[in-house]
Amino acid sequence: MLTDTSPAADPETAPLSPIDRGETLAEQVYEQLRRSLLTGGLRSGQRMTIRALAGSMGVSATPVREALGRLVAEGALAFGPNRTVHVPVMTPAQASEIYEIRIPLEGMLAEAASRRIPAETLPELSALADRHDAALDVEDYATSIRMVFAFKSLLYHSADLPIALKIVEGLWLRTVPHIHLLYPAPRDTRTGVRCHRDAVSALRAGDAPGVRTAMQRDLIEHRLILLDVLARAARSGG
Amino acid sequence: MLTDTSPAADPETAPLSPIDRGETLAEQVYEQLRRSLLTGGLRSGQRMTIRALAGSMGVSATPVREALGRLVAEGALAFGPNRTVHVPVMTPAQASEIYEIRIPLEGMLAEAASRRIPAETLPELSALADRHDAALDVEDYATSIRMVFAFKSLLYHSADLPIALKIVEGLWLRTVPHIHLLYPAPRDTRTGVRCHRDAVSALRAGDAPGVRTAMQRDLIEHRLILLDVLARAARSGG
DNA sequence: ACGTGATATCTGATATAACACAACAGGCGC
DNA sequence: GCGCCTGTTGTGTTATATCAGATATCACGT
Repeated sequence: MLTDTSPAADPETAPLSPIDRGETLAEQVYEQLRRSLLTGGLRSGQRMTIRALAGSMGVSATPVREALGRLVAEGALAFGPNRTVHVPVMTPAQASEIYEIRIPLEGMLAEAASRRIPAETLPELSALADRHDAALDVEDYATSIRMVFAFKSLLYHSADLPIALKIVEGLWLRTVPHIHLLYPAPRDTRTGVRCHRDAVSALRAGDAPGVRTAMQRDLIEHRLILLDVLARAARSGG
Repeated sequence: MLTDTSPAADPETAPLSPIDRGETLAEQVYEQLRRSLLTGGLRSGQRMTIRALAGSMGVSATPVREALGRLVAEGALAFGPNRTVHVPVMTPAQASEIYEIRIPLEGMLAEAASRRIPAETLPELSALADRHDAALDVEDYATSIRMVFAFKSLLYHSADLPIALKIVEGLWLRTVPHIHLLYPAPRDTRTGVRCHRDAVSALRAGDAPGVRTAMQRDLIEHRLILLDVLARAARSGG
């Protein structure tokens, strides 16, 4: 039954208490799948079964099932015909909508972050932009993807807007499995680096709206490229 | 517990909720809890246990556990000390962030909906606004809350932006358990009705930006009131 | 009477087994 | 040879038992 007791207590969002040291197996499976998704280890269309994942991770079906259900709920994975789970394939409409959401939210995060970020974080951000640049020079696209999201993650964490950050990270999960589609066309991939450098410059100048527009410009360009690639893939695929 | 009695034979043993087979039990439990949250049936601070919910719904622990985990993942519920689950208490910072996200997203949904909504839906929207008004007249706040979200749901569904809609619905789940805090002060609750009427008028006029600003004005006023109430509750509670 | 410790109980987490449904393969009849 | 039917397999789903941790309770000793 629903016991109604002590509504005045503050049970959640303890800012400094991650006493959950006993991380649940389900959460570990979730984090591992999430990391695989974010680092490009899983590509759109790939299918997976509960028992196979459980076997390869050395756990039983229950925690795997819970992790998969959570990822399906956030749209990072999807149910197939027989309720099998696979990495979803993005339609142009979904890509457009995702960027339409990311542009205001990442703008909000960028602007808020630029007002609160500590000065000692700026060299780290600059280093991440450099490493992204270096990865692109040797056509190491996997590292390049990781650097893009490491940069964004570091910047946005300073915004101290955890709800918006979680939403945006969920949208990244849907986007990353398709990013490899962008990489045969290296002419455009430089824009990310340029926008990241612009953002760092604006951060150094204390120009919060400038940081916002720099990050948003990156998204707008990415949206154009991705929509173009998806439309071409849809034409050739169907 | 279900194994003793045939599920279809004895309908009177179900204490609270009839669970029809059809979709998975976990999803039905999820939907029922979600509906309870959205209709104000659960209030912030309320604690719940897996076994108690499972017993009152006539299912085993597994689907309840999955539903609770999903709701915790989207922030609608939260883990307590012993990983017990409860309805989270919103802090002023969280309330501010949630509205900061809802304003651009619901604005996007409202404007997109106003460009695609079929004309025959307008009377339904108007009727929902009227029923909200009537509910407030008799101080039936539970119905009033339902009408607010029925109106928004009907309007935003026409936007055909399912990802944004899902995000916004997740934010509603976090907001509604605190809305009862607003209702001892009836002077302000009229703004929702006024803004809904403004939105319908703008819809009839084909003024998409007007619809956006009407819905956003509602959110801005609600944010002010809720922040005020939360700050007062925080002062008196701690 | 109070404190301390052991125990009983309650909690979620996990593994396992049984179940239901769908897909596929192979055999049987035509 | 072709089509249908059936059994087998593989899938997710769910119930259940057991485990581990935390908490509350109560008895015992001081």
